[in-house]
Amino acid sequence: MAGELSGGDLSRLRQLNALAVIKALQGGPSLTLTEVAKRTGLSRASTEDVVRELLHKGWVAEAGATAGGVGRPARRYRFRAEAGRVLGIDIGGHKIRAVVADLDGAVLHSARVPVTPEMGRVERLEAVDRAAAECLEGAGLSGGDVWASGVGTTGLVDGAGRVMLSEALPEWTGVDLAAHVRRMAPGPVLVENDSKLAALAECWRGVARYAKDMVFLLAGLRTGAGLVIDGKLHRGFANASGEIGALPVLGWIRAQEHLSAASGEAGDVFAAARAGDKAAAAAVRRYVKDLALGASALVLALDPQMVVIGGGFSRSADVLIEPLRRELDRWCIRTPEVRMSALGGEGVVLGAVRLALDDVEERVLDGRTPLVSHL
Amino acid sequence: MAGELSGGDLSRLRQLNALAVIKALQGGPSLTLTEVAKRTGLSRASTEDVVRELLHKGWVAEAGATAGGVGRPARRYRFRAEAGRVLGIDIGGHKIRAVVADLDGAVLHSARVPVTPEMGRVERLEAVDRAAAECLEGAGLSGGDVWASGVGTTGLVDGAGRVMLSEALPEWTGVDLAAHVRRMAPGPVLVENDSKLAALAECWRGVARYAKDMVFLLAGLRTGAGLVIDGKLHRGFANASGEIGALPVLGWIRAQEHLSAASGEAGDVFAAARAGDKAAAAAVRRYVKDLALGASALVLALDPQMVVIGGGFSRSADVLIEPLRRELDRWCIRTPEVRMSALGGEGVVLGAVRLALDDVEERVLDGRTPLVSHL
DNA sequence: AAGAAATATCATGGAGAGCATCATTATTCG
DNA sequence: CGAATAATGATGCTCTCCATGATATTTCTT
Repeated sequence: MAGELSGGDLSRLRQLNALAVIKALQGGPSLTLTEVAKRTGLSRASTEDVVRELLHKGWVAEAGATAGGVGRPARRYRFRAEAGRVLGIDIGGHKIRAVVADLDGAVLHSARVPVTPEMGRVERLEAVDRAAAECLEGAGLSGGDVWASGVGTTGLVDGAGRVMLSEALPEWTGVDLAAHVRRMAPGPVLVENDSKLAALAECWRGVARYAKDMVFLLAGLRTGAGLVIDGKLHRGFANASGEIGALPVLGWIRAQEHLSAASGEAGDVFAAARAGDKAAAAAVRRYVKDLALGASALVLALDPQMVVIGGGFSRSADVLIEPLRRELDRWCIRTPEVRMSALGGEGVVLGAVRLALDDVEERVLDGRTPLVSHL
Repeated sequence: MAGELSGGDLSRLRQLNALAVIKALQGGPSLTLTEVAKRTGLSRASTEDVVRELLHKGWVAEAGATAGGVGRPARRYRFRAEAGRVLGIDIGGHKIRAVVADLDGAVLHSARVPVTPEMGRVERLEAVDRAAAECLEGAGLSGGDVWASGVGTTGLVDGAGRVMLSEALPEWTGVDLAAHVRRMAPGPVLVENDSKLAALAECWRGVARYAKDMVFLLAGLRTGAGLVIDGKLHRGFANASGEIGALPVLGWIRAQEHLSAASGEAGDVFAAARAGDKAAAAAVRRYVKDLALGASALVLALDPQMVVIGGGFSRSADVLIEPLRRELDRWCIRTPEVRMSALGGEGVVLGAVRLALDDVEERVLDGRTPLVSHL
């Protein structure tokens, strides 16, 4: 009804300041009150007030004092990352990966269940359940302890967590993943396309940590993209952003074929090219040309600060990155920094964790906090 | 030093609420205190307090009471759009257009000076001066009265307001537009590429008013694009977003040639096609095919809610829009709504006004308000 | 025309949040 | 052991918002 024009109550101010304190404490080492005050811009007195409240509510804990230094030693406080847990799941063609993480995003336990692309829907969902269950058990949790879950999957995902279209896994189209995962972990479940999550992960923990605008390229058996714009994951109106591969002239459809034509297994081609095999080198060259065409379209459209290459082929950085840079140079007005992902196979699942954490943080900010004094 | 984690002082809360009140009043008709209170979510008492302060500072004025209705008639308040002025300038190849607008963005006076693409740098800058001067004079203002200026120009613009590269106007490359305009209007000067500004205008006053993600296509003698993502103009890392035309396979480079090959003047081709000329119709078809290729790349990359066509050719909507829709359908996963701009030649200059107003609003929000009681 | 009803404005007091200031406390240094 | 240093705790002030009730101004009803 009222368009929520911001502003509001005094308690809102306290919420904002409490969140600022949490942000100051999160991730980093334990801090003294004076340090927190300096970082948040609050006065020392107010900081003390806020921290006391957060302490009471269980968001913050006292950490051991550090010796040394003159004067009365300060109490140190840290974010209680262990106050809550989130679940991250990556559903791929060949493996299901699940992790439990704390509120800092530190992985507490992880599980991995191999699957095959040919598996049917039911079988695959069972594998998801197994991975998640193993992971929760390993961390000593039940589903109810999970504050939010993030799920990454191939294919287009709608806003409600249903898979709308998956080319790689035909049986997968139409699965209501959110509903399925919610049966195990009753909290909010956020489902997202895997390329998008990998992009998110790179901006959080990967090589794009300080980039506000970034294009992530999934280079592997499938080719895809994820976009981070202005520090936020860009989904698009129907969650179909980054699907530049659908345009034939941009080459992503045929890109992978160059490699499989040269050899049975894609990975082998890179090895052969590295070893000096002429035919393999030519195949890689053709692959990179096609990959770069679509990438250039994205770069020209968005002018990002950085392009990050992930996916299975990112292991072959040595034969990929330089040719790719050259090809981008050929088409782009300003060639952005090109870097290889260092997250390996963990990118998607980390992005899923980040997605879940974003949801938690948003709810904290709105005051709809699930936490009521855990002490 | 401190990373500004938000939150802060009590006065900040007041600022937020004052801004909410201003937003509630802006644009719309005059409101009573109770109505403002309802819209902002504040209590009536606080609203009264805030409005009194804004009244004193000159942001708000009392409007005539409306008769009718039972009970004591309420005082009505309105946003004092006349409290400040902004200047908007559109520097095109064939015309310079300048407008003075109030804080609501209502155009108070406008001026138009014809130029030619062949004109040299000095001559063109003189024309800019003339347009701006005429406009200011017509509105009875001096440059010092202008709170901020927005300038739109062809070519790439750097962050400081210098033209970095203009293909259409070779002499234009390297001009420091911000510095030049500042000599006349000493306030902040924001310079931006014209396609981007046209996009901004469409989201503000045009057909994309309710779209958060939008792609604007400049279809005319030049072909270009402007992107609005998440309600904000997307500039890119080096202000070079939307330059998808640089990729030859996407056809924007050759798009216009189909038309000029068919006839001397581009406008005539559309007329001829409309009249049933086979050759002209074929030329238009080829043009639309090329235009749609680049547009599809943008749509697939971003998945916007809407595509808006502007520029000179948008007058020929009847022969353009349906074929374009069909072509987009051919390539896109989800074809967005396609609409023609209704702003005509005013798009860029309106976008320039919006740019200036954004700057003003940002400064208001930060409390660095230039206004100190104008009563 | 007088009272009732409706609606707006004005005034008072209270609660929450933040801040400045100063006394107190716990350390280390000399 | 005293001086210097730095954190903590307590007090009182101001600012902002809000609830409540008194007062003012208008229309409607009888």
